Amino acid sequence: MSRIRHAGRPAVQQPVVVVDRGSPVPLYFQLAQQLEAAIRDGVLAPGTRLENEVLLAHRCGLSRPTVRHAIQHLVDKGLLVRKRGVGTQVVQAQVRRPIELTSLYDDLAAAGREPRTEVLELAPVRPEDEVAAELGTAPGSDVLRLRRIRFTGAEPLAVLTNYLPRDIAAVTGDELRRHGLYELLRRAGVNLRIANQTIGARGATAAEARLLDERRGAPLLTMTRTAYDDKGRAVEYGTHVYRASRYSFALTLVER
Amino acid sequence: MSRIRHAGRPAVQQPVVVVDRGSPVPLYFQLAQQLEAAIRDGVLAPGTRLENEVLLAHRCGLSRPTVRHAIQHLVDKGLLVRKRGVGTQVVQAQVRRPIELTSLYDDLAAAGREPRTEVLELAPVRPEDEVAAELGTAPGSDVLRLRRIRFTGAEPLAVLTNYLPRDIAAVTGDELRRHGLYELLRRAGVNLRIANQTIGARGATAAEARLLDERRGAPLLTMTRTAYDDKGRAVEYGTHVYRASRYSFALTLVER
DNA sequence: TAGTGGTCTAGACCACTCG
DNA sequence: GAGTGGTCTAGACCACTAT
Repeated sequence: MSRIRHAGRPAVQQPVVVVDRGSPVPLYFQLAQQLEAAIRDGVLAPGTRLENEVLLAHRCGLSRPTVRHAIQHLVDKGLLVRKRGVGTQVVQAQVRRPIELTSLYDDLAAAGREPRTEVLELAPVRPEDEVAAELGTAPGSDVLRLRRIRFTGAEPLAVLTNYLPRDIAAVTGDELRRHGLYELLRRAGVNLRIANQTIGARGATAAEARLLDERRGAPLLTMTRTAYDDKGRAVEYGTHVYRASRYSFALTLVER
Repeated sequence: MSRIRHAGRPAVQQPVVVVDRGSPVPLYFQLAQQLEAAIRDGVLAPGTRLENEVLLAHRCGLSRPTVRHAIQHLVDKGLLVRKRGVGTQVVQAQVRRPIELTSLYDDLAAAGREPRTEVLELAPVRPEDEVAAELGTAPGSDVLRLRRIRFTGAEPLAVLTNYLPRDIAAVTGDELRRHGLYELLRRAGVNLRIANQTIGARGATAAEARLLDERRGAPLLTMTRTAYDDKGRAVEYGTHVYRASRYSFALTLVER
């Protein structure tokens, strides 16, 4: 006797999972990594239904809470979808990497687009009121202002203006040419945790047009960001303008 | 004898928490709601340190995993920051509501900005290849095209173009004038789960300029989105263009 | 060294979905 | 009614941080 396969009920797939209890990597994370790899490699095709949590736990030699932790991790990432009374499925959608707390430099480098940086300014200045308010610096105190142009190959891509409290980190022009700002902050022991961003658009000013090889009034994508570290201090405020013809933001939203 | 307050070590605050075990609301969620309310009301000021998890669990009459679940929920929302060996603090940053799987209509209504909708088109069409590919519809089959202008008060704000598979939902022009598309989909039993978005900018075409009361070439903010339901089906594809002078996207990033 | 969050277990009962 | 995920408990041990 063969079992009837119900229509519309996707097949249950059982990828091989092996956890290493001697590893310093948490068990839930090992499981999540292996499931994610199976999904990205197509072993678990979109729409595939996973085993239920109890069975999966037993087969992996893990407790159910640990398995749930792993699955929740992938649900948060947008790779799996759970429904009570139904089961867990691999999503159909191709998931993009969400906007993260990485700098443009890191993003470009990761995409293999050879970022290059030209430093226009690196000097302490008396901040405008808006900047001082965002950074929460004492009245009358200076902040570090940083203006850069970011290129990919020979093409200018963006003008980046950033402000840092002076006690956060000492950065040099040479370092800025070779690394992203966020990487330099991390090396200086700054743990970024939260950032508020606003994304908008406007026409290029004459100065921006000159720097970006565009016409005055050309549409630019703007991003303004204030970033905070793990102690809640504001550690960076910046305004970036991107050539709309060369750049856009991609993100994946997951309903919680 | 008074205790020494260590410099840089924020005070520990203990808000009153009462959970109702008879409520259908999960205990972890009740706790999270009360902590969130205390934070938003200023009872728990930015930078305040929470009690440790074991004490908080004991004081609330809950187990530690349940308390952890509540705290993790608020960490994910960007309201709290945890650090091993240190503790849990209220973030300094003012947290914005992130971009969610809500429609522009819902967003404007929530902000009290009186959205109004004009329906330009609501008809089945043979989709372009790109649209058919995003929606995964069968070759040769029609999809519903939907074009609307969204106003706040008397000001045009955005032109919205959306495509729906024809079997997803039956929407009428009258419903579209009074509700957001996503609300109508939810009412039709569609559970939105994941969306891929791209945000960019470009200059207005002549037709867009006329509809939006802007000049040709004026900077517009663009958002293209494909949304998927809880079964992984693509249920909506849309391109929205916003007047950059009147609209921007605000979001909060949380490092995981 | 003391205190914190991070991980993990082995159960239990409940709510929801579907045939 | 059978199967699924959602919630919850009462512990345990570990890794990291600060002093």
